[in-house]
Formats: sequence, C-alpha cells, structure tokens
Amino acid sequence: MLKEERQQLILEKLGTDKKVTLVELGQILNVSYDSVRRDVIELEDRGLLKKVHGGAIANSYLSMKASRGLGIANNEFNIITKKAQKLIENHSIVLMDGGTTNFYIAEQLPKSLEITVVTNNPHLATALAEHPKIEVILLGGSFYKRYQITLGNKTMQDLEHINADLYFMGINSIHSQKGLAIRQYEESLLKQKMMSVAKKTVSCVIEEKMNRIENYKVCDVDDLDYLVTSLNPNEKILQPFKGKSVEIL
Amino acid sequence: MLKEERQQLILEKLGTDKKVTLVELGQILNVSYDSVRRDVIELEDRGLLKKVHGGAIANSYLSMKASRGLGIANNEFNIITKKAQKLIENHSIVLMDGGTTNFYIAEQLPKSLEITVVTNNPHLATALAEHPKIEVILLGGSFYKRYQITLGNKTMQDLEHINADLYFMGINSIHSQKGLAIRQYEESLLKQKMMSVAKKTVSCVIEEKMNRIENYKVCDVDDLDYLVTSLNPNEKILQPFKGKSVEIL
DNA sequence: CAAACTATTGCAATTTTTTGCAAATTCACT
DNA sequence: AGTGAATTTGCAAAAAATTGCAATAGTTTG
Repeated sequence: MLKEERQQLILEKLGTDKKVTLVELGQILNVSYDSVRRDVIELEDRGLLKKVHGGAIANSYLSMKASRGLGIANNEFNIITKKAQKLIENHSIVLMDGGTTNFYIAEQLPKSLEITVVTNNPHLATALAEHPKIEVILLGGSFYKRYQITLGNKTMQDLEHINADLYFMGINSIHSQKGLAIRQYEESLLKQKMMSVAKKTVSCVIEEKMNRIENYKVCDVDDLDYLVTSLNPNEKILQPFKGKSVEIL
Repeated sequence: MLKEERQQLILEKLGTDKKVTLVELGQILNVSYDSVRRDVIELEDRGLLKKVHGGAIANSYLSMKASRGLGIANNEFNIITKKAQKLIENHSIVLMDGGTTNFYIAEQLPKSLEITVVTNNPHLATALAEHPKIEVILLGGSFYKRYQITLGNKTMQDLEHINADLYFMGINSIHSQKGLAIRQYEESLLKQKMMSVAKKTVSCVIEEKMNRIENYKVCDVDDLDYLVTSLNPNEKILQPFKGKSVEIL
C-alpha cells in the first residue's frame, strides 16, 4: 500500500467522520501505528488535519467550507454568532484573527453590514468576498501553515497603522484565574498587539475551551471587554467569571 | 513490447484503479522495473499522472478521460509548468501574483524545492501549505475581492522591502507590438512595481492570451526576461516575438 | 551499404526513503 | 499521585530510487 494512498484514505475517513483514532486507522490500513502516526504528522504539517492525542480531527476550515454548502448548522457556534453580531456596529473597523469560531462568525455576518474587517487569516479574507459591503484588509507577513495565518514582525508592524473599534480574539483556552492562553508563543505576542490597537476586545469561546490552560498566556479575563459563550448566564461553569470586569453574554 | 504500448496500459490501469505500484506494473508488462519507472517518469513529465514513492496515482482531472480510453493530449498548463520550473533555482526568492496560470504552477512545484514564495494571492499561500519546504510570505493590503488578491498602497510599500530573484507575472494579454496588458489599472501599477523589485521577470501565457490587447499596459515584451508558452518555438504565432530580447521557452 | 549516432533497455552499485520495533518519556484520566 | 495508553526517539532492516554503464536495436547520414 502506497503512502499517498493511505493518506488519501485518512483524509477521506476524516471527511465523513470528522475524527479518527490511530488504532482505528492502523487496523483499517493494516500497517503499524508508527506509520499511521507519521502520516498524520505529515498531513498536519500541510494543514490538512489537526493531530490530537490518540488520533486526529478534521481541519476546521476545510470541514466548515464543506458543511457550509449542506446547510449544516452547528448549534453552539450559531448561538455565539448571534450574540457576537450585536457587538458589531455599522461602519466600524473590526479586527479578527485566526480560529474556527472567528471564521464562522465572519461567514455569518449579515450581508447588509458595512464594515471594514482587518485580519491575518487568508481564509477569512476569501470567505468575506461573499459580502459585497465589507471591506477586507489583509495583514501581510510570513504565512504559518500549521495555523493558516500570517505572523511575525511584518504583521506586528502592519498593526501599528490600525485603529480598530473591536477585536475578535480567537483563543485556545480560558480560565478565570489563569486568563486566556494559546498554543503558540508568537501568536500570543500578536494577540497582545492586536488588543493594544483595538478600543475593545471580545473573545468568543466554546464550552470545551473553558477552564483549560494552554501554554502561553495572552491576557487576564479582566482585560477583556466582552466574553461571549453559548451558555446560559447562570450556568455554574460561568460563576468564577462573574466577579470580573468583563461583560458576559 | 513497445514503449507507447506500455504507457498506454499504465494509463488505462490507472484510470480504473486510481493507483498502481511499480512492482505490479513490472509483472504485468513483463519488463524490468527500470523501464516501468522510466515510463512513469515520462508520463509524469507530460502531466498525465503523479509519481509517488513505490508507484503512481491518477491525476484527478485527467482520470476521467483516461478511463474512456481516449488518447490524451498533453495538457497546456502542464507543458507550461514544466518549462517554468526549470527557471526556478533552489533557495531563491520567487515573486508570484494572481492568475490561474500562476496558481497552477505553484501547485505543481516539486515537493523537494526549498524556496521562498512572496505573493499577494491568499489562495496561492494556502495552496502552498502542501509544500513543506516552501516558505510563504503574504503581502498585506486591501483585499480586492474580484481578483482575490491584495492591492493598493500597502501592498506597494511591502514590496519595497523585497528583493526577489524571479517574478512570475500573470497577465491578461500579450501582443508583440502593444506589449503585456491587464484589465485593472491598479493591478498594472502593482505589476510594474513587482518587476522593479525582481532581478528577472517571466510571464507564462496560454495560447488564448496571445495577440489580444487588454486595457492597461504593464510593459513591453522586451522588458520581459523569459516568455513561457505551451507552443513549439517555431510556431508562426510566435514569430513576431522572435526579434525581441526576451528568451522564449 | 556502412559508419556514426541516437534511443531504449537491463543490470549493478550506491543512496535515499520508508517502515517497524523497542526503550524511554509524556500524557490523560481516575 | 498513579496507571495504562499514547508519543517520542533512535535504530536497523527492507523497499525503492538514482546513477553510471554497457548491450542492443533503430535511424540518420555520407
């Protein structure tokens, strides 16, 4: 069995199931787990999937683009999107970075909205081509394949010239004491910069990201202006955030 | 067994199975593996399949034709791509802008190539994620939805800091007297800037773009260093370009 | 027609890539 | 904090690719 053949099958399975375990794959493909693991690593480097402990899950951008046409609505994302939209004023300058949640919000923006979106995420830029009234500014810099965003000095410099009204910060984890954190060091710097050039910062987090702690802290919960979740305001998981200065939606 | 006969059989098998291994082919065709391997290399050069370690897999957009048993003409884009690749040296900085031809060339670049690609085309950036050894720099600026590239002052400024070795210029029309032209005024300015920051400029044009005249002239044919076409060098359509200083491939 | 040239093919030696194994480490979950 | 599962790392065997070379067949040229 050819390596490419295996990888193709992995992607196919991932396309239907959204997730696979290495054990599963090893059995189906009838090769050692090591080979499967190496395949998965390779595919991750190409940005075609995301590797997790014990297996892999489908690339969020790819699967979203695929599911968009089918009208498959993800409930949690939809709730968040609805709430987030209320924060966006017409004729404002909105800063958005990478991450699935931001991508989803951008896609669902009303077609009538006249705003300028500044982003370091090319997927978001191309997706917004469908919105005739939204102007898109793409931040330049070196392109990080793994996270599919631009990063680095150039991107930071570009930001100096931006004065945004609102910043949608994508985040990997949020914790009432330890604050908001992310997996990449460089990315955490960029996010801090973005906060500094925006009047207000909002973070939209899905439930699975709450009360986890990722590697690099971006800021404290108190530094946020708004926190958007899909949860009901008096869920117990939200209680630790209540005393903070952040407004919870 | 004739070479042509073998190659025909390889394509047929590939049309039905989508993949073949060299061992398999060597047994069926009853020739040395070396011969099979050379056949596969030849077919890959003509863009009719994709060679991988241990065998070959079908070229998606050609497999349909092949399964119908049609004789497949060489693909115009593939011929151009092969010629264009010869111009790219390892460890060089390559500038590429928008356009289908450039996108295709980028996609087909060998996986082993170690270069830096600078582009104002987000699609190209994400497509190049498949190439682990290629570094991608995305030029920032306002995103021009119609042509899916970034454009404007910011993009121009970003270019000031680039010293590229080679520039692949996408173009809408080429004419021996009227030069190379494009539909958008802003884009023509950008292309001129790109030429000025690259040591050499190459344009890859498909036949339908030859001897037409679009709205905004970018430069004269003489200003190009290389002109890549799918045509045979002594085609009559190429004669008017012969006296020029440009090298025709 | 013969000599020179070219293209094709197979073989052998060398290098590269892939693959599976095992030991040591890290991770996730109770 | 401990325990089993998953991952990482180094390593070695196997498979495949590359290269140079020589033999053969086919083509061109004088």
